[in-house]
Amino acid sequence: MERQSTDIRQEQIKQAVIDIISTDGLKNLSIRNLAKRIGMSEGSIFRHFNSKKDIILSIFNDIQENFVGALRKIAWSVDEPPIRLFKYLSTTIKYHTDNKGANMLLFSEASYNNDLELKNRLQQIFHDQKDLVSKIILDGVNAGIWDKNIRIENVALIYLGIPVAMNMEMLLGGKNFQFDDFSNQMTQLILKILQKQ
Amino acid sequence: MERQSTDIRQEQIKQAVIDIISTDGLKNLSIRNLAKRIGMSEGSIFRHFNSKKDIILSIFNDIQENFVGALRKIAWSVDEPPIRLFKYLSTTIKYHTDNKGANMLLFSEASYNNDLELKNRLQQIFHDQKDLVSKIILDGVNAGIWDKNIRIENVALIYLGIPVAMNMEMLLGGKNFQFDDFSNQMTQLILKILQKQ
DNA sequence: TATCTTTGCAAGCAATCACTCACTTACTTA
DNA sequence: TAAGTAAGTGAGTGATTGCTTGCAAAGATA
Repeated sequence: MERQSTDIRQEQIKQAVIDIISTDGLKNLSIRNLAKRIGMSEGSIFRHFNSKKDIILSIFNDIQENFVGALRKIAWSVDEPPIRLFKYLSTTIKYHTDNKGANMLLFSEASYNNDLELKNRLQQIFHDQKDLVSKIILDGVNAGIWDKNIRIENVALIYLGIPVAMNMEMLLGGKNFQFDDFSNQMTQLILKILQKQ
Repeated sequence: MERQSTDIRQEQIKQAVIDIISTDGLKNLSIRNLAKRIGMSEGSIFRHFNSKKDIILSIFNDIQENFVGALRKIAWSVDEPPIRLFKYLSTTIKYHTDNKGANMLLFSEASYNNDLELKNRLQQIFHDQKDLVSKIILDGVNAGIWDKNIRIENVALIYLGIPVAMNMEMLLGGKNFQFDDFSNQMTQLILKILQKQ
């Protein structure tokens, strides 16, 4: 196989991980299969990553930068809180449907190996998502739009449960969601929780 | 090791599976470790189950009978719908906190192996939970207590997301929930979604 | 051109996996 | 008591795992 820079190979390897997970399942995510899918030797994989775990960690970093980064932009934008809430949920749902639940399976990978570093990294990703949606809610409460008596952490947990439950349905049942309709309906339900009594 | 009937051994083996999962993680759930934990030989495990997969399937059956069975009783009881909703959620949350998220990890096991039979069995368990909570909601709507314009399937998905998100927090962060408080607060939020406008 | 670094490869490593097999031993039943 | 069956054992199976190693060759730098 022709020579390529580590940068390019790292991207290829990470893409192959996502491909294998979503087509063949986590069980088939071995270095051997990874090398076969890309068309390079097993030894070469370790030229570009020190270990299998490092590959997963690098993917977690991508998720943090791209996905959580996009959510952060929405949460800190100047839109009205209800608009931000809708965009936030839409972005989340679109992200998960686009990835066909593969990112959710990385949660399985982390808990499968019971690795502290992987789990901490994943926890941070979930924590950031909750934190950012909490900021939107708090802005709405402070603006006098939403009920100031609700407990924001509870609403944030309910919010987080939506994409997670959706992912489980996709993984188990192959169900596909119409993400624009679905985002709208879910936003309405969250808005109802937030409305003043 | 002294002789025991298959019935007793099967229970021991299934209990050891839950133990290993919650203490050492899925990765260490091997027949070797299973045999070691019980104090019997590897070969003996296969006297009582035909395969490792059969052990997991048997645990799924237990969950269906015990946990989902308890939920079914609540959903079909004569209590008022709001009371049933609270009992339903409480039972769910207590079940998951008692099991320390181990049952949630069986979801990881099923998706890890990408096995159709395991996934179908798990899907049925989740489907039944949604179905039963949908029944409670429908009863409340028909009784004129709750908003007849809400889409029940959406509320059911949000409901399902609560224990799932809670489990993830427990698994990743070791966070422990005060289940009676938590059940109460979550029920209030769901009730707010259901209330008439 | 000469040197040095980076990339790639094939073979092989020890460890682990689910599971089998031949055989022994305990219990039940005729 | 004799025969049949159920439960336990431990060595062994081939397959797979993540990863290493020695060496060749391509590219970059001097």
